[in-house]
Amino acid sequence: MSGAANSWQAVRAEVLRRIRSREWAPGQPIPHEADLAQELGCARATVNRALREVAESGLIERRRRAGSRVALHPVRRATLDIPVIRMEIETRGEAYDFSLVSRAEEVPPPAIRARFKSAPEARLLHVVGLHMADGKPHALEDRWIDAQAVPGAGTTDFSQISPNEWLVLSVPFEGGDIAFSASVASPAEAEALGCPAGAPLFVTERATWRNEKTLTSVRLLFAPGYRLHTRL
Amino acid sequence: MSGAANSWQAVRAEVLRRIRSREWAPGQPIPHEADLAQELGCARATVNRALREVAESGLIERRRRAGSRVALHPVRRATLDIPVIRMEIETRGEAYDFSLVSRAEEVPPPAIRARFKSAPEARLLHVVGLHMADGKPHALEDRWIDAQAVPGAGTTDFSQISPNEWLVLSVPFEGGDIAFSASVASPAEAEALGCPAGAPLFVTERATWRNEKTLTSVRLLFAPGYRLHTRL
DNA sequence: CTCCAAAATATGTTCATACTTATTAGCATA
DNA sequence: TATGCTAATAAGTATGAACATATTTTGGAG
Repeated sequence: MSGAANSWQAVRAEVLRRIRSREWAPGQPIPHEADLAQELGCARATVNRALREVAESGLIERRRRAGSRVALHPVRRATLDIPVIRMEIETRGEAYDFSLVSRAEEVPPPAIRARFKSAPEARLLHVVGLHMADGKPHALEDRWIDAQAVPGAGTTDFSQISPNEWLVLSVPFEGGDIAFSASVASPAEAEALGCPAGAPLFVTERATWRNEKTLTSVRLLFAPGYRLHTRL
Repeated sequence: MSGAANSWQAVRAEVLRRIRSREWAPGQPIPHEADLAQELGCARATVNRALREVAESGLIERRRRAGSRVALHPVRRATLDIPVIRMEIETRGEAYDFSLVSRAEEVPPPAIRARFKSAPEARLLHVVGLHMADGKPHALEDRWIDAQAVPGAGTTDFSQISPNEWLVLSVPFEGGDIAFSASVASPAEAEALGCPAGAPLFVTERATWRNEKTLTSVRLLFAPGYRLHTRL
């Protein structure tokens, strides 16, 4: 027999083995927790823990009363770590620096206004800055902040600390969304990032909210060559 | 519901509240599981479950004997769903189609050979194809497969099923890595994707392995406008 | 036969308890 | 002072039992 030990990891390993070996085929139901527990010689709670982990990875689907079944179209799930930019750079052993490009209260363009659901003439704090690694441009940060909803934002000048880091440290938030895409450098962006106009830029756009209200929205343009990497 | 005072969700919510309110400040240790259990009137296992979830989200760090502490530099963790391309398109209600561009056994370029750790003269299966949504180009797939390590790959012609889907359905794998970046369309890529040369393309590069051996390596070029989106 | 309520059932959760393991701190030794 | 052993400790895990909850099945009423 394969899974002799009765740890939940061993149960998970055995479950994965059976799925990979097609002993349990895609779309088919797998034995009930109680049966598996008896077969593998452990408690149902142990099987439950193992199956919960497998379900989180997307390989099986579980429903009360209906039981568990091997997912028909396995969705791989990857977890991305999104660190504060300064940490990301310093972890690579490079020197971090941030320079503020502009900071102003402005009436946002329609796309941003829609995201904040703010009034047509309402002003938001608009901060642009450049993150640098070893003196070279790393990422251009273009951020809008609802100063009303973020206490202290209006009185921070962001020349000593990037809004990226200040917000992470100061503003508790409940949720957010993030999108990744590709763009080409406009002349102005190329100038700031020190790359040719038309160069491919990796873009992340993020919004974070609390109490149904958007607190801040940011667009990060990464200098050419940037790669976001993870295991799965 | 998650409202029950002594549910693990309630414990998690309380823990998150204390972190957000700075009652537990970044870098500081939080009470032991046993103490929290007593204070919140639940079992230690319940607290353990809650803290494990919070730790997975990156907000606290846990170490045996040392206890748990609020993370000093909170790393946001986002989970990305990476579906089979056909499913992704059909879920949006669009018609999926795949067309094979080329399929051949070739000696791979050095970058690919390094990834497969294959011998200098060794040949790999090279498959290029185009995924389409509602008749329009969606993504260009450029894939290398170790036909020796993937049974059946050599005899599948991939004109009826994309290598993307075939591999997901047929090949059990243990792990992989994935990277996201930006690129600009070369003339050939622009031709295939029906976009102007120089257009920004979102790129994913993935490798999957089993038993320390790389099974397949793929580069997906997404047509301009593609966005990868998730909650956090 | 259709529709709705009740029973059955598999997963989900909580609990008390016991044991395991990694890590630290303190102490003794070289 | 540096090093290695040992004990203390907090998280990690396992268990059986009980109850909760969602969902399907069944069976009865109309």
